[in-house]
Amino acid sequence: MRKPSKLSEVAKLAGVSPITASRAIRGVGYVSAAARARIMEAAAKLNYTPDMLARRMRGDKSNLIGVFVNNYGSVVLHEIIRTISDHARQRGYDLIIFNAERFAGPGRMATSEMLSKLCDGLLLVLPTCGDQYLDVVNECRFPCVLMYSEAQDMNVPVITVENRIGARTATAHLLSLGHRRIAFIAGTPGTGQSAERYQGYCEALAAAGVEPDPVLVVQGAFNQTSGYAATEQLLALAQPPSAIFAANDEMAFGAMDALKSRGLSVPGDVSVIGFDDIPTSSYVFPKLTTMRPPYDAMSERAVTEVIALIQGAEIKPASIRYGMELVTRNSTAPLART
Amino acid sequence: MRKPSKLSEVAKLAGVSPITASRAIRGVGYVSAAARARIMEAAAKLNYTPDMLARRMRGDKSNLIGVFVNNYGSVVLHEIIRTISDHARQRGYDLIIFNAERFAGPGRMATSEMLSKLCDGLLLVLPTCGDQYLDVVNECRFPCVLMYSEAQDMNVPVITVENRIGARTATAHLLSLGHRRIAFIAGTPGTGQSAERYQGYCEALAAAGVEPDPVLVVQGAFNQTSGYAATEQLLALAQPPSAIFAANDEMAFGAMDALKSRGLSVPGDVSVIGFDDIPTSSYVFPKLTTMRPPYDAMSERAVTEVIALIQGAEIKPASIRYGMELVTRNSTAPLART
DNA sequence: CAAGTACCTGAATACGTAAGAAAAAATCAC
DNA sequence: GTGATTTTTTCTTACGTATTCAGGTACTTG
Repeated sequence: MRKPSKLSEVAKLAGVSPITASRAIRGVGYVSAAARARIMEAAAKLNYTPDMLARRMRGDKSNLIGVFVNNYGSVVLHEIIRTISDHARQRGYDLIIFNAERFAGPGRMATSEMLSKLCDGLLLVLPTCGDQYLDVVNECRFPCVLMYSEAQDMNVPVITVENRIGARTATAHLLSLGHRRIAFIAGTPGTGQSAERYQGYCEALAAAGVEPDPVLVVQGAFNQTSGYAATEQLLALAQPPSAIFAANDEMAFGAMDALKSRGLSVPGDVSVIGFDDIPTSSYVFPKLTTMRPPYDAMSERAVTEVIALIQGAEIKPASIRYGMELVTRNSTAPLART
Repeated sequence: MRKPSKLSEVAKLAGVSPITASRAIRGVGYVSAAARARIMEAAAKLNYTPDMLARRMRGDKSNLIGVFVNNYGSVVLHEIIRTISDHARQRGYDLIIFNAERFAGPGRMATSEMLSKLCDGLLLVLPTCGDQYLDVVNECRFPCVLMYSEAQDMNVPVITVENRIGARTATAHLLSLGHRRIAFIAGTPGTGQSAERYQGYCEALAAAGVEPDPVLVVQGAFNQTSGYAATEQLLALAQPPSAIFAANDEMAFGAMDALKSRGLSVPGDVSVIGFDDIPTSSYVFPKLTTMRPPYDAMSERAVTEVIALIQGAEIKPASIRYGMELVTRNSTAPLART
């Protein structure tokens, strides 16, 4: 049980050449019944398992899809990865998840190079990511699919949500409730996701004829604490907002915390809407109104795309965008007439 | 940019042998300044990166720690993996996460064999797992650390929480609030975690002189829907409980849902306590009282242990158990006098 | 019986890297 | 100028597997 036994040992014990043993174990090609029996017995006795590394080095398939993420801290990833995992498994692939905020050399991503050596294909899930990886992805001669990114002009399929339209829907929801002073808590600067959501917010205001007020737009960083800080900033204004649109749910939680700690009621005094519909959102109090991406459908599509590429399909770079659903819960209410 | 270039190509371009190129790139051994310069230039020109797979096959270190989980769906894993990732990175290791509910052959775990080929060490995080993997782990001649498991007599270090004592504390908390009819929602059958928590529940009742009532112990499966179903079962009793101890937080959420949908108030009518303190627990309404493991300290210890093993330390199988902290929030209250 | 066909096996080679040994070249002491 | 050291480079070998090709045996068929 100490060292893993190799094919040649099995072969020697069975009295055949390694090649014959290889064929017997893989069940391909011609092997006599007698030889096969001896080989299988020897393999069982030696507790043999094939070395995937050696196989992979020969260029064989590993039936592994790599998932590359750059910020494991974000909770959205959990549902994304879970659904990817389900669909991959259904198609006979296992998942390897790789989290890297660290770079090996200047501008190089050795980690991903290494993943590509190991996996048949790669899914890059970079929801809160700028463009630091994108050039590497574009140069990548390897089955690659980008998810939840707003990157333009990519050489690989990009599967993402209609951030702009979703943000417009969210803002329109608040407008339809009578709100006019609507704040926007932006996400991490430099991310396309945040920029697109801000765009949608602006468009909705414009469509409703509401003059945008720059002081109502504050910077966040896609996490809860930044949502809290941003909201405190908003509440310090001479004319605070009656509604807050946070660019993701975690910041919306922070916003609700800040409001409550100031003794304000949600949605009585201030309405709050989020973006992403992470599982926690249906548990917070009040339950968070938010925009929900079709996680399952997107993951299924991503897995389908990457497997197609693995199987040699032509790389047809395309931006595949999914619409979002407004999930109306209890954190938004009509503007109170004062 | 198409195919990754290999060392021999770099060497040829620089006019030296592959071995010399190898040394220059790794910065070890004797290489003349002139040769080094030519080699580095060639490497840059060809966009060369070393093939980790080939290195690893030679038995070199990969600076990778594998994390093996068997149910990615569980939310606890998120915080566990996040803290592991942080500590690993601090020590210069990257993480590869592998989720496998699937077995390759009968009783064999090819996936983990494959991980061991790739990684320097393995962290097995099996909180809601029975003993199906344990024999494999015990036979494993490889740096291995088991986390969140109640497995006994293992040949590897086991890092887990004081499930029994924690459950006793949780139950004692409810008792101290005056509750006597305390229900227990068990976790997935066959898991040591669930068994130990049940034990602690029983011990606390016994210590308080409360006669245990078998109908108050119902089966769950460590997820929300099973908590919901279990609670409905409890509410159908002639004498329903005044407090519920769920063996993890997700089941506690299900319990609170079930109670609310029956028009019962938490904690006014029924107190609920959970176990694990996942992030959502401080957001639900009412905020969940629960038992919190020291995730960060445990992850740090696990990483330290596995790195020690990687560096050749003697394998000292030990059960390292961490105490849990009672986090009192708003889902538990004194028994209402009727 | 020669020739064709199905069945079975093994040798050579390649994947990309690096340790250890050894050889070649330069430097130095006397 | 001979031998001893130091610096630099190369050769051989190994990691574990599988593909291609070629070399067999035995059985059918005209």
